[in-house]
Amino acid sequence: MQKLAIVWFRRDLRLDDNAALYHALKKHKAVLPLFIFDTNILNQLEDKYDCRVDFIHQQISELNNELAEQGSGIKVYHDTPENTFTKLTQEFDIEAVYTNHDYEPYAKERDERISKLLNDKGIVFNTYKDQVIFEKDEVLKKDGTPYTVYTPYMKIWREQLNDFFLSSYPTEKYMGNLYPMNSSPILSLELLGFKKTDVNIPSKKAAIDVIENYDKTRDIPSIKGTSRLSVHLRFGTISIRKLARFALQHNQKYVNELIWREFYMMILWHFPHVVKSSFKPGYDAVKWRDDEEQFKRWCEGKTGYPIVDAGMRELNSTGWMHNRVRMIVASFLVKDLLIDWRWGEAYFAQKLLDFELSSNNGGWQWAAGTGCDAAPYFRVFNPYLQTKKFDPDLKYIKKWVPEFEELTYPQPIVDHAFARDRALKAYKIGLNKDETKY
DNA sequence: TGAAATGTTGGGGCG
DNA sequence: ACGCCCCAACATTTC
Repeated sequence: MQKLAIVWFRRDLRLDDNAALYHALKKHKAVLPLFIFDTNILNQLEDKYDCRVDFIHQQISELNNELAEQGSGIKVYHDTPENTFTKLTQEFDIEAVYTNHDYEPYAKERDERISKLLNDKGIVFNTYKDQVIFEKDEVLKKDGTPYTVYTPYMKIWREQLNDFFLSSYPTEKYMGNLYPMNSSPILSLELLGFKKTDVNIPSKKAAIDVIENYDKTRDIPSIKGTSRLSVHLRFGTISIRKLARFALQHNQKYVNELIWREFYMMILWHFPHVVKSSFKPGYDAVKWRDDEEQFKRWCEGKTGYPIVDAGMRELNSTGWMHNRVRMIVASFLVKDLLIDWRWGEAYFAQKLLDFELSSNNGGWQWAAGTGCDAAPYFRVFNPYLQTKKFDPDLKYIKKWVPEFEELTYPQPIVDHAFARDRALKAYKIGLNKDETKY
């Protein structure tokens, strides 16, 4: 049997500056790239038009083409990771498996299982940090415990930063060690049980110009003032080290956003309970109204609040929403409609191309006031003031809700002043801060 | 990475 | 010229 090492791609879908790929290529003479369309995950997806699956499929196909230029390719499976590795160990004499760290609860557990499966067969499972500059336990308080407040975390993150953490892995030097394969197309999307979507993949080149002015343009949803690199960071189609180097030279506000990303990943690792419940336990006592009809109207962008509806419609038709508007619609769902933040989180998870568990959860808990270092519960966005500040000429609203001034446009689903008052009361009661009881 | 309520200040109208 | 009131503009506090 052919001796080889495997590089298992997951959310690092690039050849350039890839830690696991670099270490494998440097040490082994025959390195086989692998991707698994994990049926544990795919079988849970009900909609067969899934922009994320489409995106991943396109990127794997692209990787396969790039590898073909090196006389190799990527081996693609549609199965569980367990079955895949069992089959691979029967087909090849595997010396080692290389992969990059993945910090989500499912991934953590999956990698433990695969590590054990491989170790039982005498195969080493080597894993590396790749998708962050500092991972889960590299930025800690002096007493060794994780930060739960962003600002001190950010300061230490910056203090600890040096060229060592920012330098790229020169994979291109060792491409000769790829396992030789005849080029062939990867499994089709249809064979995976999915359909082609009109997924819009943001340009990485366009981000370069945006980042330079990010601090000035980021809050205006009618212009392309944000980098739109989130999906590339999510699936590793861009290197965080290269991006951080660029950002550090051009825009500190943008660097802070990259640090927020790592902050939330670190939080998810250390406090996995946030997936199911509030970071601050007390907030689970807030009594949500959970009106299904109103939730549906929020989802569809029919609340009668133009800025909220514009955001939801942008999300529904493009799989993306401007960050400022994400905060506005989140505040509206949680505070004005008093609907459980998890409902909104789940809806975003289903719709966003750039969906990232840690950031999505962190963002929603922030908006709901339930998270670590979150907005205080009494901070309620006023949709009209937000519009005045960030979409004064209504350009964004007109793009997504052109009928907003017509009779066909719905009346506001709830009066904001009334809703604000109701939210403050509900939070107070939930948090036992109701002074009327004395 | 709020907004509303409340407090303070100071210019101008006016008796 | 003076005091009084009004109220915008800004600051602070509160939710």
